[in-house]
Amino acid sequence: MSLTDLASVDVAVSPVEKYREFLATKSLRMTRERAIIVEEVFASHEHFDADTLVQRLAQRRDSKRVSRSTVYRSLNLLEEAGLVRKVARQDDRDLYEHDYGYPQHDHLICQRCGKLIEFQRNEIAEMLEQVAREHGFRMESHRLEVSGLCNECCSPPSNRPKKLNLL
Amino acid sequence: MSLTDLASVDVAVSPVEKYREFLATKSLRMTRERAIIVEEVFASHEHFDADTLVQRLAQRRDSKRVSRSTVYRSLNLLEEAGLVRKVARQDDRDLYEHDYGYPQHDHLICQRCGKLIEFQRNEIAEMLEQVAREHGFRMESHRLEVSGLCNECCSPPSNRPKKLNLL
DNA sequence: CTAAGTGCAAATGTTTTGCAGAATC
DNA sequence: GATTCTGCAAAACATTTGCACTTAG
Repeated sequence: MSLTDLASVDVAVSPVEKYREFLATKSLRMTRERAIIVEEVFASHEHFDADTLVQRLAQRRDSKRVSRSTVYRSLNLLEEAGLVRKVARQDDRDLYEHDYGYPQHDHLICQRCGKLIEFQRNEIAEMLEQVAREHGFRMESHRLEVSGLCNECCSPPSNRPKKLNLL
Repeated sequence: MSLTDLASVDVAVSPVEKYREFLATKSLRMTRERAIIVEEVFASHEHFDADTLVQRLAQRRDSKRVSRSTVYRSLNLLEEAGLVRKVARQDDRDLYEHDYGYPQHDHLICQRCGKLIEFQRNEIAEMLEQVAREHGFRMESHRLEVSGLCNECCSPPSNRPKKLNLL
């Protein structure tokens, strides 16, 4: 009876639907802006931050532009709704990822190039459940960030000066 | 040959000494301010943030006051030196803890009262080592935050309205 | 002496917020 | 039609930084 064995999970309702339901329970409204934002957020599985999302939204040829404030407000709502979650902090910005229709997992984070590598180890959550139990703690969630150097960033010992990733 | 089995570790050199060594390797200087700061940081095992430290320093009857800028600058140095590390983020501030003379551990963080409970599970680091190996990733460190409700904050089901912790 | 450190005040950069007009239910 | 939203500009806030003066080595 494992929770999830595959890379993606079949979802009963679409993110938009789930969002609508959540909003309803809070007597909040499904506006054009909110719809556009969920859609854009779930258009790609990449990790993203608020600013990236703003830019992606700006490139859409939708009817209207969505303001930065609304993006921030929506991210908070989406997080509350359980559709999205903060993965980590990078360069002082919060990084988000899908938390719906996607199995529980954690990340290896490359300190040099910033790449995020996902991995899954059910034993971790199990172990944490036990730790929590021992402390009379009701676990809601966990965040595990493993920092270090990814394959590409630590392999070239000093062959040729690695191509810079700056410009 | 386990790394650490006890709640605290015997340390060869004092934090101040280790700091001095670190500074030396970087051609940096041990100033009065830096000395006061390490001392204050290691005067208590509590978790702390920059502001708390500034206040603690302000209460010392030392010769001179240490400026907020210097505290921030020093925290970064102490982190580089491996004396201190960021544990988590709370209310938009970075939380620090000792990373020297203290065994590897992780935290349960109460979402309501903010309490941090430390725990240790060597299996976690071992498991992560293996995951890293599988991905050709060179692990440097990890941060694991488990959020939820601590014993006190989740026990009173609704007996009496829990005393608020706000004022 | 010279390079490095400090305090101050101002800057930074992300995220939040007050408000007036716009839109949903 | 009332309540909730949005966009804008301004605010908030933790942290960083430029600069002139001090100080360690």
